[in-house]
Amino acid sequence: MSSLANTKTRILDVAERLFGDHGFLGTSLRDITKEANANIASVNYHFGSKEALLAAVLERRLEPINELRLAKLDRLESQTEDKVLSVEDIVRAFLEPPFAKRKDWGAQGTTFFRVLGRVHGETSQEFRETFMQQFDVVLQRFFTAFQRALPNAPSKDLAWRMLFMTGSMAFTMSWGETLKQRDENLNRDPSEVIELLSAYVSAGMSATPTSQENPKT
Amino acid sequence: MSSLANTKTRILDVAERLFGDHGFLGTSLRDITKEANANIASVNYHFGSKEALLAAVLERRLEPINELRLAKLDRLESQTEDKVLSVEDIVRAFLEPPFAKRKDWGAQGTTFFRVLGRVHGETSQEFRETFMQQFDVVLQRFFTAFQRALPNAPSKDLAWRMLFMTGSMAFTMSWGETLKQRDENLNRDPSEVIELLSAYVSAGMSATPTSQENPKT
DNA sequence: GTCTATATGCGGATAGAC
DNA sequence: GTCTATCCGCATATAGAC
Repeated sequence: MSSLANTKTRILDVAERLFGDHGFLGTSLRDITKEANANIASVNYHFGSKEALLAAVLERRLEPINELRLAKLDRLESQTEDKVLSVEDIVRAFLEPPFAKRKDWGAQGTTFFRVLGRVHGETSQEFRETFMQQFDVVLQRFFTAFQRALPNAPSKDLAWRMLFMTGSMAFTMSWGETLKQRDENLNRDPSEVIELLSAYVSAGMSATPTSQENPKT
Repeated sequence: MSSLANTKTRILDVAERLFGDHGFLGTSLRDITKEANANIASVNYHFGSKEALLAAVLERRLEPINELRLAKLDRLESQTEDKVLSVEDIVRAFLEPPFAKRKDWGAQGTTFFRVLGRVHGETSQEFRETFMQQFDVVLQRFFTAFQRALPNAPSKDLAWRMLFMTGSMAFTMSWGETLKQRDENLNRDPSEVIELLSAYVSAGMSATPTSQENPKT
């Protein structure tokens, strides 16, 4: 439990929850330290600043997710001779890790994805630059895998489709919980949702290219 | 130009831009009134509160977008006998209006969509409830249209796919501009993007259902 | 409708004792 | 590592003159 962990971890846990519920700017260090039973000065002692605390909250969860994505892709590619995978395998290697980790992490995991959905709106341009660098390696690896799987799709199509894929996933993770309460049809088990999402994204990624072009430009 | 319009409109324009650039909580009324050449007290005089100002910013753009969506759907349905449309027609009726309006509105329009992407993270639960009610009629009409076009897809599949569709669109509109600067492949004209997005979403919406079920449950 | 002045409170960060 | 006390600035909102 949170209350038994050390101060640094308690701050991380509480910050994650409050950032998820009220946003980064909507949460004060006083709110966080009060709930974490920590002193107001401890955030600066342990993390340096409020923004650095947010970075720590993000990194703690994103690192294992991206590691798992790359591990799955490595494993799939090692099982083939030419590294040509099916679109659905690639899509699942990208989409399943966040869902799997969220399940591992329980309620804290659910909150984390609401934090993620808010990064764009509430942080400085420099912060977002640093933040996105965490994804550069992952996106590059998956881009290459998609290029091999869809040799007839122009690079620009693939790049945009990866953005659409990320959007479907991110929106699902940040709005999904909120919207479940408004629509009976959305009230499903997470294991069903990942199936629905994988089917949708795989079909979208495999759509007929909008134009013909050498994919290796 | 903004500088020639009346105070109320100038405040709306500046608020839209600053909310888009720095977020709702990251923008102060002082920032807004300073740039709009208006007095700090004028926001409360014209709108009542900061949150009411945000609501006005959102409504000014969302109303014509949703009106256009419904008009396109009406028009398509009036051209058929049984109101059964193609998936791509429905998808385009949903996706094209925001892109078309953004084009009409120029730079102000581009900013607006960044505001939209931030609503979830920076407002109260009650505010979001009211906000989402603006979409209830639209989503219900499009849901019915998709049910007719895809009679074999279970209702739960369609509801989630509409969420995925909205996610692809919302993510594209809020992150697209930022990411264009980081990846050459993403640097495309908006008219190309809507084509790429429509193709992707249409394929996703038409994906093979994950299970068989009576769609009219 | 627009202005100045002000009420009132919360924000992040830090100094320095323990 | 943790605490108290405090610095200093900015926030929204409003009262009341013009």
